[in-house]
Amino acid sequence: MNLRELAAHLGLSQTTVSRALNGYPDVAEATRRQVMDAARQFNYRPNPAARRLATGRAGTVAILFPVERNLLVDPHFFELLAGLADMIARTEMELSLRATPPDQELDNYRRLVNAGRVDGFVLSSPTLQDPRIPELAALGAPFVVHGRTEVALPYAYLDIDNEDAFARATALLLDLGHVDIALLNGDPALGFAVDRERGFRAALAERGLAPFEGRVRNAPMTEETGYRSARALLERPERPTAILASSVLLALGVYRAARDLGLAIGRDVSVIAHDDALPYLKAETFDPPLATTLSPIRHAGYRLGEMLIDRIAGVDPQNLQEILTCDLVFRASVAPLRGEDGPRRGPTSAASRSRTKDDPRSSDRRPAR
Amino acid sequence: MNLRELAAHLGLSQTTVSRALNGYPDVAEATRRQVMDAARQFNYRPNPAARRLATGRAGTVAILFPVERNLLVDPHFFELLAGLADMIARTEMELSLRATPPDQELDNYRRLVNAGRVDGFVLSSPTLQDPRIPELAALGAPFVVHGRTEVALPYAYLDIDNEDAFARATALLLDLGHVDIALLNGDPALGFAVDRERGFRAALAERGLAPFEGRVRNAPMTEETGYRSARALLERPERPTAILASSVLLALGVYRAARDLGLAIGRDVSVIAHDDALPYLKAETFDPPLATTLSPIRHAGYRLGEMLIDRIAGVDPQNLQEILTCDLVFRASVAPLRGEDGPRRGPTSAASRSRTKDDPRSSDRRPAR
DNA sequence: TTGTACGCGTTATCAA
DNA sequence: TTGATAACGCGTACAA
Repeated sequence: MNLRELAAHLGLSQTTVSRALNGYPDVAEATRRQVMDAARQFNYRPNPAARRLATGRAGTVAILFPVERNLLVDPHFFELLAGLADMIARTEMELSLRATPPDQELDNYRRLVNAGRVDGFVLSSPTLQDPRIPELAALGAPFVVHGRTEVALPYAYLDIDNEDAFARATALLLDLGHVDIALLNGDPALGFAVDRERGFRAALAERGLAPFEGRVRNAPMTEETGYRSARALLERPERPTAILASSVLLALGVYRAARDLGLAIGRDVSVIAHDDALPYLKAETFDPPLATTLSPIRHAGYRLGEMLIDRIAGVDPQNLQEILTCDLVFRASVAPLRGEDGPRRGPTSAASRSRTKDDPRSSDRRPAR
Repeated sequence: MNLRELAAHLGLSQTTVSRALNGYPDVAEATRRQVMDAARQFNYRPNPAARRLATGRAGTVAILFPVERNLLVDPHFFELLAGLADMIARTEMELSLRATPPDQELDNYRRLVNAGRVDGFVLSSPTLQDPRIPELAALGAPFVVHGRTEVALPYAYLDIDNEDAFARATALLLDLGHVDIALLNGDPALGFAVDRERGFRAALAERGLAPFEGRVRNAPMTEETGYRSARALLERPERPTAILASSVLLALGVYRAARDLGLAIGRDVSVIAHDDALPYLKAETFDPPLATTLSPIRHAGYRLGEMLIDRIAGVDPQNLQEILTCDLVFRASVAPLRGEDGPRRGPTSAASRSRTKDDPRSSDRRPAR
């Protein structure tokens, strides 16, 4: 069923039917009702290709992600994608997923815009001076950013308050008596990593403190790097008593390193991580449960879809800037600093989780390796 | 730059230019060369909307995934998606990602096909009698399946030899003396779970054995369910001495459960898992390193893209059926069954990884809880 | 081997 | 308030 057939059936011209369907003002209310009813009845859907040809709009939003062969694609990216796809599916738009070699990324944006194949983009994981932002702005293409950068342009973004979240997490640890706190952060080229470090340092500075030597580490956010970093930090006698991690995967590595070294999470070293709520790896099922700064990334994807559609509809980017506050979720991976009498250095049995119940195992401690 | 302008520039008709570009035979070689050169020079790209309108082909392949609010989307799905997107990006096609409420999934396939909006689909995670397969076959829409089902239709698929992989893994455990082996499997409605269980049982049957009571467990493949299942299995005195897990995430939960119970992976309980090679969670970095049946799922996504394009081009589905053999990767999570003299039941220190070096810790054993 | 002419289904312009 | 008509850019019978 196409427009011509629908118009013929109604005894109207295509023009009128088209206008009725698209909400133009200059059409009689009675006519509109007729048209709408018939369209619904025949389950009429405008042909997107024809519409695209006629309007020049693509009816498509895209998200590009750089891939190198066998290279890591951040699982957070996909979780964002799930929310975005969910949102876009509720509209008439399509979501086009495009992989690109990293060195051709800007080119691809340009091409897609110039060819009119895409109406708007979602940018994720912006770097501090992300070249995509001025590029797309210059091209006049609508876009929304997941995160913020230092680019001095009025662009639409959705971000979490990373600085505040990590400042609050740090303050919590300080309140519990911790002083030597480490930060396992992501790639320092990424905006969120900078913000988190800033929050971390700010909270320390507020009490006249600063990070100890070598306590801030940047690396890709995988279990493996979390392990390596934590291991390097914790195996020395003058180890930090608390660790902030930028992702739950990093924290997973921290837990493994602690076990390796016979340290009990919570008792010997407190851990707080940022939690993007990956559905298959939950902080609350860690052992012990992992304290987090929480902000579900899938919801961010959903909201970014809404914002992008607004942006495409012409909403001013200044009015599309949102910062979400993270919840700080306290769990057993965090505990007060143990007193001077406690074994500040001596690693203890890894089987410490039962200590709260019936088996303190204070006699179970062994000397460090 | 469009076709008309290009033709005008060359002093040719649009028809000739179009035919030259699209590889029609009836065009002079000299003309073709001219046209090709000019097209390259002006960086001419046919307008996809116009082409779609003229040909009826959409130039788009799609992958649908069911989402319910806050529901788990399998991380393996996304890893497959990464490979698929990578492949499709090398073609002129687009990849459309579509979220759908589970109860409208079939409807969505129908609509997309009937409206001519999609040229082909990749189906992932097929159930045993997957209704999508007969539906799409009836619609005449090209599709390829990641996995196999029991549907009696000649459809294109790419699968791994799950039965063989789990039979070999089981056989390895049997060779090492294990008899009481458990299987932590995925949703039993999914084909791969059935195949794996079949392989598991076959290998046992070959030695006149069968799984012990309650040793086969089905559940979603998350860390949490892996933990629960393993915990239930391992906390009883008559526990299995080896566990097969259908995913690395499940194995992660198994490791946690073992630690909880003071059991050493490898020594007290051997573990093998299937590894789809999620880049951010590597079996080789487990502690101890996790033995696996390995088959990178991203590569499967890539290959499925190639196959789908062939299928759309008209290749017979019978000629698009591939089964990949998994590698069996031996690592320290697997060890021979300990002799009768060993503490078959008594849990031991979790800090067992150093036992191979300088500290056997044979005196370190504690009674079970 | 090349060109003419039309159709794909829609929206936009203009006149009625 | 409605309708005829012309794009949009391409592919393809059919004619030359």
